[in-house]
Formats: sequence, structure tokens, C-alpha cells
Amino acid sequence: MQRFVTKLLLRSQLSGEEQEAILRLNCRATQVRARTDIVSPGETVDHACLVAQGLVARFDQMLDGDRQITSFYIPGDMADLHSVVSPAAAWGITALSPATVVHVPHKELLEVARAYPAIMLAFWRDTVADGSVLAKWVGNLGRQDARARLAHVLCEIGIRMELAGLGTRTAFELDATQDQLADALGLTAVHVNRTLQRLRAERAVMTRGHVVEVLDWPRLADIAEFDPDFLLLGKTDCALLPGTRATSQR
Amino acid sequence: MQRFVTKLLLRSQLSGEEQEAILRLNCRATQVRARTDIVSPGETVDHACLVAQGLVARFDQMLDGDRQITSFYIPGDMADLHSVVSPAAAWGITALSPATVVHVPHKELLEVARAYPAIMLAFWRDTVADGSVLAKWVGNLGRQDARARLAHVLCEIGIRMELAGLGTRTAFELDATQDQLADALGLTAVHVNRTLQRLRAERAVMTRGHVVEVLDWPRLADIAEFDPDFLLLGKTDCALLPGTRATSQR
DNA sequence: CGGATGATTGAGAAGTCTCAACCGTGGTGG
DNA sequence: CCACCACGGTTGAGACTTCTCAATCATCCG
Repeated sequence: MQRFVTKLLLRSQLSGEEQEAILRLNCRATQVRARTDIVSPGETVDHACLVAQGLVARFDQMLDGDRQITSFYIPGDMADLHSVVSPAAAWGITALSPATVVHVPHKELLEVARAYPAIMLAFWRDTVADGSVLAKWVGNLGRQDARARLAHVLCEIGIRMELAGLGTRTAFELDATQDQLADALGLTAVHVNRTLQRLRAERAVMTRGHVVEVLDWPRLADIAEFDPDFLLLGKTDCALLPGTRATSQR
Repeated sequence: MQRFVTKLLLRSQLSGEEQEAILRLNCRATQVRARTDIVSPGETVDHACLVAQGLVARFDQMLDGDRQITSFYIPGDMADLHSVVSPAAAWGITALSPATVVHVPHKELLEVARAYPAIMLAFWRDTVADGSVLAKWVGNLGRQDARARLAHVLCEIGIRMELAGLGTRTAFELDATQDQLADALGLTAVHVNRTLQRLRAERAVMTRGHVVEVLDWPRLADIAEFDPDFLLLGKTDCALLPGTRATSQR
């Protein structure tokens, strides 16, 4: 839960009291095995899923069963904070690796959001950041080839891992199979394999097991046309209109 | 502005007073010609853009100048409501057709959101719906071929036009060139052209100028694997926690 | 009538997919 | 302790979708 607060603080200002309020939320941790669906497509949920450990993904499922991963979630991410305002899921959430997921009731989240407008803004901003990543993925899928797409996802995860304190942008664990990567990149596993080999041959990245080592970050970023702006990391203070914080207290 | 309120009401409950408050927002309308960028990539804005007329798009731009359209916005849509909580744009907004755009200052939007929590929730929910469409586009681009992608966008726009009162799902005006459609579908104009011909040959759609006529909605929806759930049209009442509305008044 | 823009067509090239086989490694049961 | 199995990674060859480039056509407008 602390990780979640830390992540919110990347983009929003929250007072100590507000942070406390979030930390005090009731929730229940569960373990799931790799390849378990945490939320099935079409399900209506009454809680959001905070990733505490492992790699989790949101996906869209086609009629033939093919999946497209639309976002990755790493520890500290609330995988479906958006479900708070829209509990009928058009998506699914699945664990790509063994994972620990903390269920936080919508009711709790809404209460704390209602009591503290700054928190509601922080939640809102968090879902907007999620959407911004999605928009970047659309660009990535629509206008970049396999090599750039793979490079981009590696850059994105690298930065996010680093921000989450789970490694550095040039060395982190990405606990996904090439199959799963393919589902995220809109490719086949075979092509992901060949593309990864290409990036290795270019001495841009190396992998050992599921550990990714970026040998040449500038080159990888260049291949990806990576610009971290889309992660919306600027800490905006628009929450702090005169009065906002004050009103939240009463 | 009325259109915007109507659109919010599709997904959120708002009291008369709340609706009034939105209608009273200060704003300034501007006309833009087709192919004008309303917000350039990287710009920081202090207002959101409400589409009053015409077709507007959000896009991501590659280094070679290629663009990927990530969302279409039709009259009644706030094209960058997300900018309210994240004013540093990683995206651009452009007019695909001649358009009337209403600029609404962030300051005004934040004030009304702060005064009425139900409005903040409605705004939040609106951006979540925007993100949900993006997620669907990711699925569409990643796992569907050109024919399904085109069909899906036509279905989406059809439904949205109908909801906005700008036509029916089977007959509406889509004021975009095949070039622009290609930028949205991650294809080339040539291939959009051939794909559209195929849909016409299948008697699924017909076009006259920029008017799209869906000859066989079930077939088109079938080709697209279209399921309107991703538009998040259920009107959720989670806004109405005991007290939410009441607190909003004082 | 001339020019611009957008739609259409054709042909060859490139990127990615499919299918099928093979390899390497870690875990498991005998 | 070893043989085996399952899973994920790797390789090869041919097929298919989509792209590229270039030309042509149609429509609108000055």
C-alpha cells in the first residue's frame, strides 16, 4: 500500500493526513499463480486490484481467444483504478507471473476520495496517466515496426521499474514470456523472438532469464523513439487551487 | 456546452444545479479550418477543448512526421478533459474537418469540480471512458486485420454519432479523408481504400461523399467483433454514496 | 479551363505470420 | 539419481497482409 502512495506522489501532492487516509484503507491481499485471470472480461467488480508483487496485465480478448495486452502493471500500480468509476469491466486483468494482489473495495476508495478532494484528483490523475500510456501504445502499435515497438515497451518498463524502486532502467526483471510480450506488442511469439535477437545483435539489450539488461540505453531509446513525457511524470499542482486542500479537511 | 452536459449524463447522474454550474462556465468559441492543429504535441495548455462542430482528433506524432490518431472527437466531446489534471501534453489535437472548438479554462473546470464532487466524478468517469476506448483501439490495432479495424471504427463512430444526436448508427457523416482514416487505423491510405472497397463489395457499408451508410449493421458489427461495452455506457451510481451529493452543496 | 485535393488502380517489395520442427532447462516420478 | 516431460525459447521455409511508389481518375473550385 505504501508503494501505491509513493506512486501517487510521483504525480500529485498529498498531505501527510491524506497519505495516512490512503494507508488506512481496508484491503485484502491474495496470492495468484501465473496465468490466472484476476478479473474476467465482462465481469462487474466492487474492488480495485493493487499489485503488490509480480507482473499483472490488462487485456482485451478477441472472439477466437486471442488476447491483446493493453497495459502492464508492476508492484505499486492499481491495475484497475478506473473501475472505481466504471465497475462494469470491458477488459480483463490477468497475472503474467506469480503475483500478490491486494483487493481494495471501491466503497473505501470512494469514501476517501470524497473526504479528500486532493485524493480524488490524485486518483483521477492516475487514471489519466494510465490513459496516456494507452494512447502511446496506440501510436506504437499503429505506426512503429516490431523492433521499435519492442524497444519502446522495454524503455517504458525500465523507467517504471526504476521509479518504483524495483531496479534501474538498464537492469530490471521483466517476468513475462515471449508469448506474453507478443500479446502486448500485437505480434507473434516467433516474431518477438527474432526481434529480440535483433536487439541483442545490435548490442542494445541482453537478457538472462527474465532479467533485462539494457546495454545501450541511448540506442534503445533512439530505436523506440522513446520520450518519457507520455508517462506524465511532471508533478502538477493544479490540485492546489486556493481552498481545495482546506475544504478537504472539514 | 449543452451537448457536453448531455454527454456527461450518458454516464453520470447530475442534479439540475450541477448541470447549471457546468453550463455557466466561462468559455470562448473559435473556428478552425480543416487540418489545423489545435494543440501541438508537447504544448502545455491552460484550457480544455470542447468540440462544438466538426471532427477533431487526438494524435501522436512520430519523428518522421507520421501521425497516429488515437481518438476521434465529435461534437459534445471534450477532446482533452484529461489535460485538466495533466496540462503538459504528450499528444496533439487537430481538426480533421472545419470545426468549432470551445476553449474552457482549466481553472473554471477545476472550480466547478471542487464545488461539486459529483461533477468531479463525472469528469473523472468521462476521462476513464476515453481511456477505455483507447484500450479497445490497442486491441483493435494489435489483434485485428485491416477489415476488422475499419469496421470497428465505423461501428464506434456510428454509435457515438447516434448518442450525440448527430445521425443514426447506420447513417452518419464522417468528415475524414481516407488519409486521416489511415492515420487512425495504423494503415496506409491505399490500403484503407482497398479495405473500404471490400466492405462495400460485401454490402456492409456504402459511402456517398463523407456520408457513411451502414447497409448491414449486424454484419459490420460481426466483422468488427464490435461490442459496445467498451464505451462504458452504463450509468453508474457509485457517485451517490450517502452524503456525496449533500456535501457538494455547501 | 487549370489546379488542387482526394479516391482508385497496379505491380513489386517488405514485414510479419503460420506451421512445424528442434533445443535447453528445470522439475518430477520412478 | 536418472529418465522423462513440459514449457519456453529458437530456427527454417513458405504464405499472406500490408506497404511503397507511381500513375490515373474524379470532383470541386477559382
